[in-house]
Amino acid sequence: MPNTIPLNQEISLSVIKTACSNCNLRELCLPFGLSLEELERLDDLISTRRRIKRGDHLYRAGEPFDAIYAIRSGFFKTDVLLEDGRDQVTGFQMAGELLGLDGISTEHHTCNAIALEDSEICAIPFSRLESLSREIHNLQHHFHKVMSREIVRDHGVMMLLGTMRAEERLAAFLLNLSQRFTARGFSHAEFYLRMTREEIGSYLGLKLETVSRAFSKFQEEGYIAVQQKHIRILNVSGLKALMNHRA
Amino acid sequence: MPNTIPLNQEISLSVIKTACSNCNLRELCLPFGLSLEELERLDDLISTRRRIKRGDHLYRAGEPFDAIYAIRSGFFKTDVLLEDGRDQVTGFQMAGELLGLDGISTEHHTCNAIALEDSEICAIPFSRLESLSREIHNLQHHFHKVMSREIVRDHGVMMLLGTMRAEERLAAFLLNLSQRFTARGFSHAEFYLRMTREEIGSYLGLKLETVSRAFSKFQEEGYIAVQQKHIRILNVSGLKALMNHRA
DNA sequence: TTTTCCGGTTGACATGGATCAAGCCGACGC
DNA sequence: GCGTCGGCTTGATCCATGTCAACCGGAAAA
Repeated sequence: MPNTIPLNQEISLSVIKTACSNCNLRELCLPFGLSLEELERLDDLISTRRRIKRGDHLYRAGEPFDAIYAIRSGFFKTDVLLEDGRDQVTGFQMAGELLGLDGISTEHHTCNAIALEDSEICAIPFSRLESLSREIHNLQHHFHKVMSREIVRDHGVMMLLGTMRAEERLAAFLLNLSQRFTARGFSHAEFYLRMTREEIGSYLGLKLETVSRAFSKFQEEGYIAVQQKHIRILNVSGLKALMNHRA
Repeated sequence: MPNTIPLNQEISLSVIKTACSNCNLRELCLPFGLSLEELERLDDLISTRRRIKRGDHLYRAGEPFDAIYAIRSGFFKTDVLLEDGRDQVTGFQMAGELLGLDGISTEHHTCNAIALEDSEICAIPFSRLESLSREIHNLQHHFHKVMSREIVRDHGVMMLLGTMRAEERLAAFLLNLSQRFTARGFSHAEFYLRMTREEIGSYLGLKLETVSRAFSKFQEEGYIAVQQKHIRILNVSGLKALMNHRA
């Protein structure tokens, strides 16, 4: 299991009580750049840690918003539904990333967040986060950066959906996953996909058959080895070249 | 000229000095929900008003970020460029909307902002906005809402690019423009497009010919009347129906 | 062990939109 | 007034991806 976050083995009171200050994701997640003392104040704010089983919703579109969620372990997707039944996966989120930022705008969630494997999240009451970030400049600034990063990420997806062809999209997707796994200390070259071909397709604006064919093509070309959801990347620069090739 | 923001005729010192407190966009823009006193503090923060001529850049991808911009009058597009020359319009912005939020994340702008007509913007130094929003809760909260709204908007575009067909995309685009013009007190049924068919196409992930054909089709069906960039919407529900029709 | 089912792969064919190409129209310079 | 040019429209053809369908294989249920 190359990409399962190793949970703390020694379950002690202190582990349960303190949230951020000894979380191994603190360099990726909201606490980034905070001092020890600031970190402890953030700890107080994390009201709940909650387990979400694979397939369960963390929240649904339309529900009132009052907290954002940090993923402590596991893997999620977010999707948006149209009345006519069409849906679009808007993102895949992994440990250290935040969920629920879309809800701030209307005070209701605007998408569904669904666990793709058994996961654990930290709920961060939003009004308390706002109060605390009025006091801790670093927290305020970092939170703004996280929101902005989400906007930039979305622009990347728009670029992908608007101008790239099928194989470029899948290559970009794999490279992005690889890079995010690397940032979490996992192999950049070998990982398990948590989502189905259909979910990948929905995210990339493609049908599952097209995704499947692109995987096969990449394998033929020797860029990757695919075995169901187990992916090994054999030729990173090959994938990268594929993306920039087309004029 | 149905959609030109009427500028204050009496150019007086006070008009030049005070920015937000007598701006007719204050209900749309950043000052939303602030008290008179808070508004005056926000005024102090607006360092510059600047005119941008049609075709000029407000900022370019890669430039250091230090301010966000509120559009006082005019019309902009933002776009992202890939190394291989492909580009994607990521949005069209009109009076009362904010530009530059993408730059917070890396402290560099990640897209280009270009005026599509002679425009006027208010520069809001970001670090000062952060300070002030530590003091004015309403400002902090509203700013968070604005960022979140941008994320939600981007999800809408992803939906559009990922699951809709050409005519649905254009219908969604026209209805969105119409709704935004309405919010600014203009006719919801009649407006001038500030962008070319090519720019619309780039935004919608289509080629300009496809956009043009879709316009013609809508006209044939009696949904709209098109005359170059002058659009009249004749049948709103027809356009709406077009969007939800397909399973 | 056998059956069922779900996710995935692969093939044959259909089609929406891209591409290529010609021509139109209004704005602008000469 | 005339030529040029950019933005737009329209037609003919092409092709990437969608659609439909068959089949496979592993996992869970029987």
